[in-house]
Amino acid sequence: MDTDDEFRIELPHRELLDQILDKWSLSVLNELCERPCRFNELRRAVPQVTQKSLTATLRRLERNGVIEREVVSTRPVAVRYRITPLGKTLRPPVDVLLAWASENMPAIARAREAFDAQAGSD
Amino acid sequence: MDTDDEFRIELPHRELLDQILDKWSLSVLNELCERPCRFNELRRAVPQVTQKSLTATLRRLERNGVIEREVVSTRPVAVRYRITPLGKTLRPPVDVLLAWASENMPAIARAREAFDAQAGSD
DNA sequence: CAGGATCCGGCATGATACTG
DNA sequence: CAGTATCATGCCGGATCCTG
Repeated sequence: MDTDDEFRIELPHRELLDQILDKWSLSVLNELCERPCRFNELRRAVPQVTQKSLTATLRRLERNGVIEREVVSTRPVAVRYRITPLGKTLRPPVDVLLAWASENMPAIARAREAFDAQAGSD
Repeated sequence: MDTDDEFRIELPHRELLDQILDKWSLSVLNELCERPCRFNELRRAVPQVTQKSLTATLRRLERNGVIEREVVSTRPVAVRYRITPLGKTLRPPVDVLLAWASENMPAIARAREAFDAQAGSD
């Protein structure tokens, strides 16, 4: 029973996951889930991210509606990022995934060692 | 132990997610969840992936223990990939995530439109 | 059939300098 | 403080050719 008539242009979720689960998004969302943050607060919270990448990440997350950007017109200007209701709903699925990662980290580590050992003895 | 150290080397899960949730992994895992596949079967199932990327993806997934590679020494040689028990445990978390994606796709689409419209009026 | 090896282009990422 | 602009680059992914 071959149903090869199904058009499969790669999962539509793929693009979405790329936007929300990319390199720095989880760290940023993790911070913003606890409290609203300013730009440089986030930089300090995630020291490895460069300013450029952080800007890109924030823009992307904002565009997808999971975080909000609020500009406070004080003297030098202040920007506060906070998570949106939509962004909060992202937490449980991500936690499930991270739970899986934590739980299976040892098994995966073992698998890697076995694989690398076998590859090395070749 | 001081807390001022920059010991905060990004989430340990980050690297794991990169390996398992990368561009083609979900499509491949999705196929292998249904049935074991040979190399070119997978190529047909995921037409967009190149041979190189597919090889890399399979290697990576195999190294992390979520799929298995079985070489059948027939004449031209046959290789069968199948999902492992560990790989099967990955399904629920991924499904939860994809469910979230499906459920919130409309909201995200709206957020994007709003964002783009505002950006366009600049 | 199932890959390995190689070349190459694009984009993501990083470092640096500058601005409102 | 919160970015933008620019340049350099590294790596991913695609295309092509070759092998057991």
